[in-house]
Amino acid sequence: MSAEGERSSLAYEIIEAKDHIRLVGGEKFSPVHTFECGQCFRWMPSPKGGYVGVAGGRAARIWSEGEDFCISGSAEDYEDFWRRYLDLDRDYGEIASAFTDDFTRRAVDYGMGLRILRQEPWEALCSFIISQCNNIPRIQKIVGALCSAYGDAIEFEGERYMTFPSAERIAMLPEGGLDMLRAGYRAPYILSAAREVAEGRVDFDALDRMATSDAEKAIMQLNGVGRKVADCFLLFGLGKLDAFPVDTWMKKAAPYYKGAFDKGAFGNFAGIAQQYIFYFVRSTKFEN
DNA sequence: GAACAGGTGAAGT
DNA sequence: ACTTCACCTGTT
Repeated sequence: MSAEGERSSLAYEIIEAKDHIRLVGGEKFSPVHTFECGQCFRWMPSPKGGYVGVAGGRAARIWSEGEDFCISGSAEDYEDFWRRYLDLDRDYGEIASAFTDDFTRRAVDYGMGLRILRQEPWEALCSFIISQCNNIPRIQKIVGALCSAYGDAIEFEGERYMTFPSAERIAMLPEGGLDMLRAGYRAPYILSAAREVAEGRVDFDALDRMATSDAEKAIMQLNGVGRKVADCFLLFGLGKLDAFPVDTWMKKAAPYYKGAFDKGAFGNFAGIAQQYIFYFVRSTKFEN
């Protein structure tokens, strides 16, 4: 394994079909666990099977077929975007083998096939500002309304989808431009964050180059962005896999970790451990 | 109606 | 450094 936790032997065999590709062999990828584990808010189950989502200004459908999985579009679309977005070059088995305590191993077994999506920085920041003290259905509703109002329409499989609006688009809104979201006290946080990004005072490329703890301090300067939202942004928006968000769900698991988490004990991929634990706690009756 | 939901920030010990 | 509370809104 290289320093990045990647290994070329993981590569999937790509079988091209008319309107999709099938990825065979390699490490398990679970659409359900990846899209339902709570890291994203815009991938929805499709009546045609699998999940449909929009990222990078394009849409896709991703579904399981036996041990394999499929992604709509061409092999070129995959190489250009989805391969990186889905984090398919990383050896999760190797990384998870370092999580040796009993509770984390149960969580890893439960979430097998989950990947940390490489979401766009602004979408992640904005989405997790909205998430604070909110429940999943309402987060999805507000994020969806934001995209419907200010995103760009794209067509996919004969249906209309909306992209996530840019920070620049939101920054130009007049006062009250977000009222229809019913986002409550989060609305001014969204507006001010959008302005900071649009006017260059928050520079995602610069944050990406910084050490995680420094980037965390920097993004926490934004109004309405505390430690938890900052850590979600770093993990899901910048791919800083050592970021370790702790929320109310994670706190439920704290008794299994001597009462408090030591993120250092999980090493450079603490964020991956976090996501397994979060998903396990949120989705199961884990206590026994 | 009260309590709560994937927090934050300010003000109080 | 730790605790408490208000903050919008929708749901139970």
